[in-house]
Amino acid sequence: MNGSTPQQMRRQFIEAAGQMTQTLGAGRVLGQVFTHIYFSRDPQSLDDLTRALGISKGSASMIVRQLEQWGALRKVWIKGERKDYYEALDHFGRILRRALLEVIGRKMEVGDHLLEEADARMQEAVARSNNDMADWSFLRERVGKIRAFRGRAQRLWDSSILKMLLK
Amino acid sequence: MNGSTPQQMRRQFIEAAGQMTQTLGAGRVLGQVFTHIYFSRDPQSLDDLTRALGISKGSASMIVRQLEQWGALRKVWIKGERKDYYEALDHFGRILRRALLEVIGRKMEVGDHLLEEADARMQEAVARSNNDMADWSFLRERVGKIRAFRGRAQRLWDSSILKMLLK
DNA sequence: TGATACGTTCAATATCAATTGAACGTTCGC
DNA sequence: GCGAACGTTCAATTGATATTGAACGTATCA
Repeated sequence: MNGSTPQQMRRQFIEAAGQMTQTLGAGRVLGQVFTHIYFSRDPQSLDDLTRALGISKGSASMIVRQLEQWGALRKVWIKGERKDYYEALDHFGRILRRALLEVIGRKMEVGDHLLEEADARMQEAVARSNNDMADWSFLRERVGKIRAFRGRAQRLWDSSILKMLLK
Repeated sequence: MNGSTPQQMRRQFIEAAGQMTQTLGAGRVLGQVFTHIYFSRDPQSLDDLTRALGISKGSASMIVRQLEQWGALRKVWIKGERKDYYEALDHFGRILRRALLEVIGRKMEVGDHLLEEADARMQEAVARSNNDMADWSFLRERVGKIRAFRGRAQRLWDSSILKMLLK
């Protein structure tokens, strides 16, 4: 049977995590690297990663940096060793939070800016009271609903509940 | 200046939404189609979509079905018309919820199953009390932390707070 | 009934992002 | 100072998946 030794089970987790992050659009090696380190008792070097996962050194380097920025990995110094070693942290809530903030936060900025600008321009247009009035007011109502939703989502994101429940 | 007519502003929103869903990994036309319909006063047909957005009929058909399943669009019958027409709904919270459930929910099932299975197998192993004990207990502790987090995340997802705040 | 207008499907293709690996700069030991 | 061991970068490549469009089934109308 497969999975009947710790090593085999680790392999399965790594494989599953890789597929997960893959289909989630985060890249396969992201999940693989974190999971490998998370299920390793000793800190791991880039070399360990390339060997264990069959990935390139460049890939390992980039992914490790990203995971470190999200607070998912921590660099560990081992005396007498020139290599960098990494170990995994387990405050998943904080990690997820930072990752989401970077991945989707950045990508909403353009839209946010557009919403603000649109609002200003619509007020202008309404004040001018020229043609297109029906179109402008329709736009305005729709934009208003989006902004309201944005506001609620933002408040939820900032709320302490998330922070508490996700540890 | 651009954006000085309702039409131009709509274009901007459609463009921005397209980029957003694109970089978020949901495909460009998803955002384009929903935004186009959301900012249209009249229900739109597949033909309208292909013309307004320059996308293929097949693309329009598939995307519209997906959006409809998520509750983002509703089919509207117009008497004397053979085409299907769609209008946008604005309960964004519900839409987002369903979309996330389908997109990420499915993709976590494999991992979930693996976690359950792992737990069972580890208990087995511990009961057998054979070799690898240190490895097994390490694995067990790490898996335990993941499962605990999964539990908290699940409870948060099911909580009423999300539903209330996201309307 | 035949002809037309639709919506759907899915294999082929185009597009985009993940991954590689060679080249480079730096640090460390000798 | 020299060579080896590392980590990093980025242009080229690969791989995944979004998108197309031709073929098809079905409903509608004359």
